[in-house]
Amino acid sequence: MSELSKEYNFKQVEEKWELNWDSSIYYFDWESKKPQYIIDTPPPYPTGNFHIGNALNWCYIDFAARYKRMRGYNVMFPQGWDCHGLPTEVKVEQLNHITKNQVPREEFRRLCEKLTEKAIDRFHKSMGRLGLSIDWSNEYATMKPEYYVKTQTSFVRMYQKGQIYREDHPVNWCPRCGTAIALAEVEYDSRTSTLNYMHFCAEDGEIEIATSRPELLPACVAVAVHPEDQRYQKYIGKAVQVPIFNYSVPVLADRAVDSSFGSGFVMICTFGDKQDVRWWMEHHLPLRQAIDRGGRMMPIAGPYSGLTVEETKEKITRDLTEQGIIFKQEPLEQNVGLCWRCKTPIEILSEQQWFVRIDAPEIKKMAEEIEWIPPHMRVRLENWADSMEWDWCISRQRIFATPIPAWYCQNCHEALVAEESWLPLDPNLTQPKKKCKCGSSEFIPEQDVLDTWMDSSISALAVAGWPDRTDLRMPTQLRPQGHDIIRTWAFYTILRTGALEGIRPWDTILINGMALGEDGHKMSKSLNNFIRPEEVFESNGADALRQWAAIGGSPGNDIPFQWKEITAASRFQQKLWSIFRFSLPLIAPADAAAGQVDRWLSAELDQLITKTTEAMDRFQFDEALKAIRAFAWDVLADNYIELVKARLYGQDGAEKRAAQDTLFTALETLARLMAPFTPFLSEEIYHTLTGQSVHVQTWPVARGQPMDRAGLAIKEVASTLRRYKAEKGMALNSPLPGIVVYSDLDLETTDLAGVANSPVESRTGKPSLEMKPIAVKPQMKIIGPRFRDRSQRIIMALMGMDPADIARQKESGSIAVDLDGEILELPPEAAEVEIQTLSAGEAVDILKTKEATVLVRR
RNA sequence: GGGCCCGUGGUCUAGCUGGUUAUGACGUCGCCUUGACAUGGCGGAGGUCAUGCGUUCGAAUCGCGUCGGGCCCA
Repeated sequence: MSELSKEYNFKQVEEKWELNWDSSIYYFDWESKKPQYIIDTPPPYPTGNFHIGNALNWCYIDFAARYKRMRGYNVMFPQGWDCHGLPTEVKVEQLNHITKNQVPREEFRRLCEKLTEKAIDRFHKSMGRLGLSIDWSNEYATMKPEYYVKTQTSFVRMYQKGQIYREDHPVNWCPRCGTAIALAEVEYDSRTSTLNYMHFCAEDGEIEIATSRPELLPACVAVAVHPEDQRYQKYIGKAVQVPIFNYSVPVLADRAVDSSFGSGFVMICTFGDKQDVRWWMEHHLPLRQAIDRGGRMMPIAGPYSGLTVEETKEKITRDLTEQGIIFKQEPLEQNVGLCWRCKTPIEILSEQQWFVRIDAPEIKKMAEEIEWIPPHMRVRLENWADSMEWDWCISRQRIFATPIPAWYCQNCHEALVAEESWLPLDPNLTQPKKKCKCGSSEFIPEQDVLDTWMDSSISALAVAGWPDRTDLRMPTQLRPQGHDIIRTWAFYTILRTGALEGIRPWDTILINGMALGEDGHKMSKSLNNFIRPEEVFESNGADALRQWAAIGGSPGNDIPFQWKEITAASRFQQKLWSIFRFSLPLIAPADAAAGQVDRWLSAELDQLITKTTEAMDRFQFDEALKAIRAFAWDVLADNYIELVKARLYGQDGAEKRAAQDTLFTALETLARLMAPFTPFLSEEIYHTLTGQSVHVQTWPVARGQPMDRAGLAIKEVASTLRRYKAEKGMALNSPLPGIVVYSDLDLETTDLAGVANSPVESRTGKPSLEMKPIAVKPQMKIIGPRFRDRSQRIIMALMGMDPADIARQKESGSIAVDLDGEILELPPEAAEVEIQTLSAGEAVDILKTKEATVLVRR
């Protein structure tokens, strides 16, 4: 009757469903009356391939999306693409053997778009194969005008509100990329450099300055000491001469100077590091810019003008040493700021740039309104907010990005920011539709573009219908993302949503860990621990990979990729398939009175539903899937099915139909519970059973079946008998001469007789055997809270008493304990008594379970 | 240097609003060809829960310190 293959053919099943599924069932319904559940999916950067880390992240999202959908929410699981960025520009240059300045801006942009579209296609393929329930009706790409008009609108609105401004300000600058970068784009690496000690001439004598950057000598605007440094009191407020360049600078006192570092004298330049910027602002020092945008020395550097920073460092060090100005050198361990894209040491330059104002307290306040999973991740955001030293620089000197909709008047140099109705636009292709305040209509377009995070930090707003919909669906419900981008994406999104709409972007943020390689290190090609999702699709299938994502660890922790978890997942799928294959010809929904064992299974199923639901609500996917596996394997397969086989194979009748119905319900429910985790296998099972798709079904609800103690007792007797046979070296189906089960629960015998393949007699009461109490087990949970510091002595006393005596006292309702003359009354549950049952000369073996005593004839 | 996280049988991992036999997976050993499944069944071995001190009647779980690892930042 059954046409099912013996082995679960994951490939055939998964490819079939991927092809046949109607993806419109995942569309968000803007008109729906159901409660909304909008997910602010991270728009990935479409370059390279969809990797295991993406897979982990997207599995979490899909588990949540599918679960919420089944729970009756109107779910939006959108997919965006964060297209803009330098890596694509670099790739385009490499592939076409050009540099971006050799072709017109528009042409270069088109090449980038084409490359990005190809990458998006690759991602589509992997995501489809992974079985993600993405709502493709809500797809967006930040490089398209439909999206970047939103970015530009957000820019204009924030500018009008004074939250964006343009200013001459120190910025982190990558000389190689030729662009400003944000604080978040700076990474640090420890390097060994040289600390140079040099003489500066003062009015009365010489002072010693220690610096690791002698090439910044022409940018020196002051020197500083600690106000309490006894050595140098007399110099404070005086002037000293900068060697070679021969101009004088003041000696300042500042508590931030570390007297123990170098000579205790520090040179302040514009700008060597962030501390220089702080001093420069605090003491209102002049600006002496010595390094240009390309990392070369400017005319102010005199003889070194035109040289690179490195060349200058070398040459000036030699010159200073020859002139005896540098008199000592020592190695110095220091951390250098690098461009996170190209690892070039960054410089701090003063530039006219656009900035977004950062209101750290406001961001922290909003972060508190959001539920963080796990909660401690919020601290990372707060620490980051507290460490912001200047505003967010959003100008980038690139091409493939959202254009800044602004021009500068040729006459009065005033900036003119576009009006909202003009958008989208590229100022390089469009002229303003009005004149400058000064009356001029001659404009120079802004060539700088926006930081990519300006695009992606409005993702929550964009998917919620901003700015066009009158019914803006904010806040969204869920932001899933990795902990590595809390300081960027999460931070900026909270900032921008707050600035634009005064609201938190999401109700909940679910932080996932990184996917690690099998060796426990971050997955990377260079470490050779790199696994592509496609490898797993081929070898074990998407459902297996999804199970790994769910069960590899609890959300928030880093999850190592483990082939053994993939194997375990496949085995579970095979097990379930075997259960299904066995059941299919034997089951059917029916209305028949359930037996004890059926009721027990129903109660177990109820408990599973409750537990899984509760775990899913907390995003504890590992707990949920573990519970499902344990039920399917241990409860259903190893116990229930074994118990009811006799009925299923037997004569038609109420008993048989009850088992058929119970098994049907169990399978149907399991398929629904597993649908978020293993959408393919669940669909195959559910669809075969009912002819419908599991993915439009509701989440199971517990039916309120109380635990059937008799059924549970039967299951325990059955597994005890199984163990008994195994220990005797008997085959599990070999018959025993006779079994008598004693229990107060009046146990049914059909299933036991079937599973044991032996005659079974059920009796109430206790067998006439010797029952000997042999040990006392004090129950700490009862004793501890009640007797506190006397617990230890009570335990000792209980252990010292006769178990038989305690058993008798338990019967009478309380246990009296003698504590050195003081008599304490304990409740009967304060101690358990272990009973050994002896067969008084009879030819039987005795097996004890919690609720029954089993006599097996030998 | 700071913040956050982690350290659990051979490997990975759960538990961590304190309650005494510590979860699961993989591996390992022994037995079992039972009519869904040998990708199975039964059973076993294997852990001072990094470490020290403390709080407590009681600590894997709470506090402090130490050692080791990771992430983020300076």
